[in-house]
Amino acid sequence: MVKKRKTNFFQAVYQLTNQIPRGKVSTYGQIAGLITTPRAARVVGWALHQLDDQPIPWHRVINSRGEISTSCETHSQLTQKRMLEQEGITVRVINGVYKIDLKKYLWQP
DNA sequence: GGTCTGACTAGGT
DNA sequence: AACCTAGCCAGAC
Repeated sequence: MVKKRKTNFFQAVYQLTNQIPRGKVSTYGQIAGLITTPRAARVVGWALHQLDDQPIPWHRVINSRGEISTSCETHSQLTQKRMLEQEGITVRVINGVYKIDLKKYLWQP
């Protein structure tokens, strides 16, 4: 269940991200939409960026184009790609950009 | 309270 | 398909 909170938007993001099943991916806009409005996609991205070592499958969250937008050093795009493939998700590499077939792997709650 | 920022999006070029 | 621009939301200062 989705819990709307006027504050602690982050908590909702973490909670939803945890609900993404293995082998599926979601987008920032989708998660934002489940909490408040799809327009808050930026906040979702920001929330996930703030993650440290929390047990959250942040790697299953990508942008609407099905690409990995991570710019984190500790958890690089390569790391994210590996984790996705580990879950059975096919990641195509095009010009150094990791792309995922959203139509096939998008999580639909 | 006003201002800035961002792991975003949609639309146009 | 790739690149650029403007718009949006919530939190940090």
